[in-house]
Amino acid sequence: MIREKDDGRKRGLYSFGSPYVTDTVGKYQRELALLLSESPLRIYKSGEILFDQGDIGNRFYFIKKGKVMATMSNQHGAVKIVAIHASNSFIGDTALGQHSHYATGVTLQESEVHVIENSHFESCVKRHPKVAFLVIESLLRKACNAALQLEDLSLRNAKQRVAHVLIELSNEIGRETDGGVEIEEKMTHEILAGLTGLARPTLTGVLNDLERSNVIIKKNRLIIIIDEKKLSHILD
DNA sequence: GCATTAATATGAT
DNA sequence: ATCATATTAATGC
Repeated sequence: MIREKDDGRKRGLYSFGSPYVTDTVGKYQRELALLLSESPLRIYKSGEILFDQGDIGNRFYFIKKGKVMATMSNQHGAVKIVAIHASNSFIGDTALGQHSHYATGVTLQESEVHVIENSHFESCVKRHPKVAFLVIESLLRKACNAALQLEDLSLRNAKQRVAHVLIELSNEIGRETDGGVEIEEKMTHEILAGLTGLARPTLTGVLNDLERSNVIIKKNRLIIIIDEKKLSHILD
């Protein structure tokens, strides 16, 4: 079986993005200001729903402060977390046009969110075409996130999924310390299980296993990666 | 190998 | 003290 490409890079380690999204604005700060100028800011309490899976979207959202997750669930109450969006990212934008939302948007904490009407977005783009690129950037992130998770869910086992999400999190919100790379957000096992599509006890078991083999250290709800090599090795 | 369920333990407020 | 979260064990697919 072919494991490496001609240039030696590993397969399956495409690394644009993570299910934890911190910022997709980048160089489009001016365009963001134009888009938000007529988009009211709303405060949502923790656990509030911005939009529901299946609803037709007439508006999308920009998270100024706080956290909003996208979840998919079935009739039996099983829940998959598609992504967690932090400050400076859009959510609900995949329903632009006449499409319905493929996920539900729920706040994880009290959040300040700009509500952007699709009609406003369209007229804004007509006046300032570059505004489209701002949103395209966000949509790209979602496309890549979906592809990465497709790979995880179809091709990887529990341990590999956990290793992968830890690598993604360390790329997105990791901080180098003397002890290793610390993931700078507290994550409950429930959230990590939701992100990896695993049952919570399974997730707990894998994390404990990784700690026993000196790959990570757990501190209340923080995770420090002390052996990045071993962690990425789990994926090959 | 992993999900589900339940029982128990630990931690946060 | 109470509620949320984490761990561990038992069982089944």
